[in-house]
Amino acid sequence: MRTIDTPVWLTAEQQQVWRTYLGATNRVRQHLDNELRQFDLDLGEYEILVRLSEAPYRSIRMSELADQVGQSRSRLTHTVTRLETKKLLARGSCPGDRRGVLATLTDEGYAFLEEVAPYHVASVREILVDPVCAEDFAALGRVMQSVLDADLPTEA
Amino acid sequence: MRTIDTPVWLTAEQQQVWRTYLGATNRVRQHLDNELRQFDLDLGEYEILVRLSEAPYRSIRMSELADQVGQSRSRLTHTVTRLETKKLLARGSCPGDRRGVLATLTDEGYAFLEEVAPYHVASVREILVDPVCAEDFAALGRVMQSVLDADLPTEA
DNA sequence: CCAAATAAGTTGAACTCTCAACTGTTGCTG
DNA sequence: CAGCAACAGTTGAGAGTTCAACTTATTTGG
Repeated sequence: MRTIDTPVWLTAEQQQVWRTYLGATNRVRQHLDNELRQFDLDLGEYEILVRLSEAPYRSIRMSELADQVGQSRSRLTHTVTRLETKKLLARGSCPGDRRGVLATLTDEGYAFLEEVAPYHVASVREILVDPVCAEDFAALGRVMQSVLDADLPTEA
Repeated sequence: MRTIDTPVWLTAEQQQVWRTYLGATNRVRQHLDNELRQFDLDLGEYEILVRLSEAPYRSIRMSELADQVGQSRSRLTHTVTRLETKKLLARGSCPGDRRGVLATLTDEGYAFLEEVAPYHVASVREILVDPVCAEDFAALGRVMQSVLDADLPTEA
């Protein structure tokens, strides 16, 4: 939505930041996926395992999990099916709501995550934490929080 | 790579920033893709058109274009094939190097881009520019530039 | 307390992306 | 200048994602 006063274009500086943003976020994702590849995982799968590992009973409902990792329900269904085949997690029924499905990290999945995590954390450091000075890193946190907090005109 | 002195885990603050980063970058991408969807484009395709529109003769070599938009050559081939089918761009041969292929934005592609761009820019504003204060936005630029500049141990 | 609306999750087909193999071209090196 | 390595781009198969349709269960409201 544009009102009469909002300019159509970005300033040169804004555009510069925006392009850098595109390139850098791309690079971050590629680096992490690359490093996770030796474990036959991608970032999306890794996030699922992490969320489960932190949850009570290492279990989360499908739709709640989908929200947490920002994936569509359909995509989560497919991905969870794959991870289930690898025995990293299991599906169960959801107490109190027979529609629900509970995804649970297996012991094997937990052990696997313990193995992978240090490498992943190292990748995050390499690509995002180490290259950035402390003040700017804090600012990054604020920026990203603002993005999450913003309620968009279009979806209101 | 970890040396003896780098800690395995992130601090609570670092982890907080990291998670916020994951959620927010996800949201940004989803918002932009969502808004571009009404034009039957995704962000990757849009970027291709923009780069071409800015280049001399509205033309760029495939491999150069792949670098600019951060896509693999293979992916670019497929995407360009699709965009070519839509008549938004055309392939030509590359003067001076018979291996090369030159992608060129058609007039139709240019006109289409002119139509789409204002909506896209508005989306970028909504999701990233407007919610963030000026200083933090500048810091975001520095952060992203650092990520691009960082040379990674693993790829050295 | 029943009917309709909403919610949770899955399914399969169409589409996109990845990966490795392949063709043709250019550059290098002895 | 012959031979070989590296480069540019494409291809097709396999893997992953999206989208809309569908099933089953819960909630809502008349």
